[in-house]
Amino acid sequence: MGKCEQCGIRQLNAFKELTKDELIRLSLCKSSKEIKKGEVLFDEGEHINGLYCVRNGVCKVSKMSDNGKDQIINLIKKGDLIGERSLISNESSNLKAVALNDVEVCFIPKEEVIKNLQRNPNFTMGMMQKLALSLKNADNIIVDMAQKTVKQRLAVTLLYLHENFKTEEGINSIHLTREDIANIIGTATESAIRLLSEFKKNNLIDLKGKEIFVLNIPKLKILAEGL
Amino acid sequence: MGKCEQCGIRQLNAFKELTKDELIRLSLCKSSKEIKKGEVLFDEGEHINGLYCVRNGVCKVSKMSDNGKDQIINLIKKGDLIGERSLISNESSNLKAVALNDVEVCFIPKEEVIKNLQRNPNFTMGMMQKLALSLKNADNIIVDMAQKTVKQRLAVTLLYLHENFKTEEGINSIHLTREDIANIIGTATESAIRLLSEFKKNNLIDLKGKEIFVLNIPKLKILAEGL
DNA sequence: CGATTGCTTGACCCCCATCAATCCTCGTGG
DNA sequence: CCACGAGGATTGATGGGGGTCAAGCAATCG
Repeated sequence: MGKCEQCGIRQLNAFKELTKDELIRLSLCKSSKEIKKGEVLFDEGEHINGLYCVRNGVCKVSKMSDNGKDQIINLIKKGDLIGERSLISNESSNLKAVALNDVEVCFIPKEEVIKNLQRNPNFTMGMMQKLALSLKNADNIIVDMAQKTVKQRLAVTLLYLHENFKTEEGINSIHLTREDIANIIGTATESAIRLLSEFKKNNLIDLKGKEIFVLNIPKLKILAEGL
Repeated sequence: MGKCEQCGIRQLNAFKELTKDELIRLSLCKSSKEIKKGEVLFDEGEHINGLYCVRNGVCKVSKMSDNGKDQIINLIKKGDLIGERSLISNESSNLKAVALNDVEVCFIPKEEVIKNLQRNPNFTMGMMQKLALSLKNADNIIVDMAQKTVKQRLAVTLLYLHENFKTEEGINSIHLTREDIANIIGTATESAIRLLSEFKKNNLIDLKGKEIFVLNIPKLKILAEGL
């Protein structure tokens, strides 16, 4: 089991604020976990009782709607924390997290997180800034959902994937299914598929099997923002 | 000018965690402000450099979409804080706040808030919990926007208004226009109006001028959740 | 008392959800 | 090694939801 004080991933989140002593203490109580593709890290309503830190891989974070569809709220990757919201509110989770590929996470028990929040104001401030950023992103998504067409939202999502997950193999290195993509956008799977092939016809993207290649970022941006 | 240590409104937010000394210090640096109906408390892109605490009245909090529509993200009332997100992120505001009726707010300068965050862990925890709650609410709104029909969202909104702003005069004591309601739901004004009169025909609500009376909460709930 | 702002209703039509059928692609077991 | 089954991808057809334009009405205000 690795040691937190030697783990570079903490530079990507609030744990960078911890002192060496605090990191050593963290190493003693944290646990590591491996999750295979498709497995559930935690589900809605579950008491997480701690905080997950993603070391590797990608999870989709979703919430079930009344109509039975899983709306994907977020994609989390290396360095991201998940579970802080429920931890701070002292509630069970309002979200579900599922591995899109093989994922490694560390789990830090709630008591240890709270202890650090009480002792280290810099750590607390880091966590607050993370929450504040999440809130801003959420506000942006609300506006997009409310005001943009499905086509625009697909363009936004493709640009987001391109920005965050692009490899030489395409922008879908995390193996989202068409249904996943539809559940990010908030539309029917068939609609997403139809728009993808329309985008391909217009040479905005290329499709090779399930993989997606962005060909024309500027035009996608124009599409995403207006008519 | 009132004194914070005698102000009961702090019981409604994180300021309840401040000590008497801290409250007295707060009184010395805070300022009060009155905003008339329709006036702008702050706009997108503005540097707020502090935190507002609503003493009275209601503001609509919105964000401009690329298509030029103001999507209403939140309605804030007595006891609510606004500006914390930008303060913590050290950014200019991503939101706009406009008074729906005459509003009184207190303004606390950034430096004073930061000082209290550094010194009083309980206050910090209170602020974090507020952010965490806002985030959960935002997640719920995203799911509703993505997965519910306009009709369902109107039902949700009417129930929300009933829950939070109902008086004997109806549920629209804060004088939202039809356009405002449409901008909460994320639809065209005409669509919102049409659905309101449909709801009236079905005896779910009653309309007297601009005022709205909820007649059948259970049916509205059923409508809001499914078919 | 005009004039601006908000409310309401009608007409039109496109976007998109839904249902259905087919094709493709794997992983599994015979 | 191949057959087959299951889940995913794709395309077609169809109908309704809801966006948009336009016109008329009501209310509020300087």
